[in-house]
Amino acid sequence: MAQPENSGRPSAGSGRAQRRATSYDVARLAGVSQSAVSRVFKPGASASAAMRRRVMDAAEQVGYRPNAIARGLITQRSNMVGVIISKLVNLNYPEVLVELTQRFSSRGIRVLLFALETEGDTAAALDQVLQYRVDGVVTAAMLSGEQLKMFDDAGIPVVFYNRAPGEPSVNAVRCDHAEGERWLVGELVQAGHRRFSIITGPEDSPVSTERALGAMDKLRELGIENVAVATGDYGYHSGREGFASIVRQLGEPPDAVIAANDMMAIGCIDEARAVHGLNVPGDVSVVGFDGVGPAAYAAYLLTTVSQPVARMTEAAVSMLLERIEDSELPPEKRVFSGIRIRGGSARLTVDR
Amino acid sequence: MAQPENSGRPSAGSGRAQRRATSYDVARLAGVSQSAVSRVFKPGASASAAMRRRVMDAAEQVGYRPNAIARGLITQRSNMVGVIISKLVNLNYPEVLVELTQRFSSRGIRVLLFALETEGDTAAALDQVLQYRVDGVVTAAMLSGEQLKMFDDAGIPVVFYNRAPGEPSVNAVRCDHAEGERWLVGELVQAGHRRFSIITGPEDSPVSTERALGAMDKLRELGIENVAVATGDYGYHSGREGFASIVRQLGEPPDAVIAANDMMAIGCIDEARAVHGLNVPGDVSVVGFDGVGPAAYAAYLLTTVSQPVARMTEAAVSMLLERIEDSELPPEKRVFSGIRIRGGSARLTVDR
DNA sequence: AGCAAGTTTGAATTCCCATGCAATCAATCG
DNA sequence: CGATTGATTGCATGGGAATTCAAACTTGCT
Repeated sequence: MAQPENSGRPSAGSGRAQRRATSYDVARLAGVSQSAVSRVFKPGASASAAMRRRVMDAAEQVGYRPNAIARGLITQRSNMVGVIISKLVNLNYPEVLVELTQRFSSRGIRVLLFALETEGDTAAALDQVLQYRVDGVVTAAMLSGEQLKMFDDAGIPVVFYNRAPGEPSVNAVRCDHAEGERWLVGELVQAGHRRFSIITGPEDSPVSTERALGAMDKLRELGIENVAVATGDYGYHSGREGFASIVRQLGEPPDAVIAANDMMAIGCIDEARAVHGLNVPGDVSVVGFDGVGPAAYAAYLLTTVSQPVARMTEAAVSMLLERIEDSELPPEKRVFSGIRIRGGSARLTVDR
Repeated sequence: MAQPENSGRPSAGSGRAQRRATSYDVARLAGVSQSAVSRVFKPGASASAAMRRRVMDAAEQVGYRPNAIARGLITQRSNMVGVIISKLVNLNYPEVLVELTQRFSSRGIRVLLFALETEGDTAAALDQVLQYRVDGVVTAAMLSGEQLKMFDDAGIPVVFYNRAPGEPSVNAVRCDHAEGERWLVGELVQAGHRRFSIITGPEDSPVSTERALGAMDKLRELGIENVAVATGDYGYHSGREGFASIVRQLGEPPDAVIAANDMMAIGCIDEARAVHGLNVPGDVSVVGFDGVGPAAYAAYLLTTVSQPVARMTEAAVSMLLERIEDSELPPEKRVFSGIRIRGGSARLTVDR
């Protein structure tokens, strides 16, 4: 295959930005109309085999690729979806983002990523999301009613990922955090734990709130009051500090610590062992939530509830794509039960 | 502010996709030309204060936002960059992706994310990257010379992140893995370790190769031969299996294990402690690489080399943006030394 | 007041592709 | 063989914003 350095346009050697070949260039080279080129590149459009071949040859020669931007303009479909995450979400769950991206990708949809510093600064990002005319949005950050309305007005479907606002009329995929916590508490109580403590996540995290409420509810149901509470930030260190704070509050170690996520549970275990010389689960039981990688490390083997990430991301992707196809679909919430993991970080009764 | 339900276009209540307001709509409403609207939304363009106000008012009324797609078509700038990662990269280093995104974002650039299943299946993804007319690319996956040429031909600058191909004429940001390994080995040898073993990463990982070679080199320099080698996949479990395999090979535990990353080092420690009843670092020293979160957990406290992610991502972003602005800039490589962390997972001499 | 110089503004054009419509062509049938 | 049907193909248009050019308008100064 010789260098096509004769084809009018110089084939810039290196670095020099040259004009990219357009469908007109290909058409001229192939001796057909521009529409023909467009049709050849549109799957399912009518074009003869001969036509197809000529166009493809010409396209190959000049390295033609349809311009997705121009196509988006005319079709009113960018084939991009916005994915909004916060730093927190990603660190706790790096695979969520990759899974979402791969699943969208395998369906011909590209992901435009928006990473919020905090849950708060959504405004600027949303403006961008709207400017880029994404076909839909998956958000793992909270949106205000007003912001939600902006998307609604623009006809852009939104799916919340583990973040369901009050309004009933939204699409959401989430893990049943409350249910998971209730199970954890039930197991702990059944195994005889009585002095409970909780390390919550950040105050403004809806997930943390749901988990804490779920645990508290179940505790109350089982007649357990006086629960020591510490507030954390989902990070390892706040798990350690949380445990220290609880011991201070109680004047002695608790029977059980319910950490709002695995990372804090791990911090908690390290603190109990390294600083307080306690045996986990002999002296104190610790449970977490999420099922992150380190939860399964031999040093921790957390008793926890794991989020079924694969199924949840798949649900989010298909929910969103359905609603892009058919904007009339009614809102839907899909709630997944967590996977119950009876690890070694908590003393549980043996029978299931 | 009353509902503008009189403004001709019905303000679709909910769900119904309506036509988004265009610059023409705003122009008509404000009684000015479309060009005026365009200018008002372009920072630094000439427009009188009065004009500006009228246009902004009208824009607000109809919820106008410039269409980034259309803008991209005419300006030949999408203001999007492609970021290519593989599943592996992201899981080891979730913050890389978020940091890149935030840094681009703060400079008005959006990130189009491409997640490769393996390092291999780049072809399809690259096609998409080119179709979307991104202004530049950061890749944490390997590209073939041919693929690189495609970007070059298209005038799209590429920055490799921790992945530098043989060709000298590429832009790259990377951590000096070899140097880091040499330091680790040096420390271990100085502290008296003699029977060494290595757990490498996947065969096809250039980073793993560089680390392994760096370590081997230094070992040889210091007169140490007969190094037991196990091949891992960067995952926790392969760290465990790696250690088991090494013990099998040697018939006894090694003095030191050099794991190609932290995750495997952690697996290695767990295996040594839990299965072989060894004391780390008393019986065996383990070192890793990367400086991931769990490396600092009290149960491990890895001796490792931490990648300066913040500086590296910043370097990648600014290198890429510079080259988008000025395509004449010569290729550049920026190599960062890792941060040396003398943790408790290895027995080291005390003096520095 | 008169004019040069600078600033705003609008009309027209451009970016690249998809698609409705009409024209053309090939194939089928009576 | 002519007419009908169906598949291809090309023409022309449109999608939304940026930008060039020239016209209109300000401003400052003599």
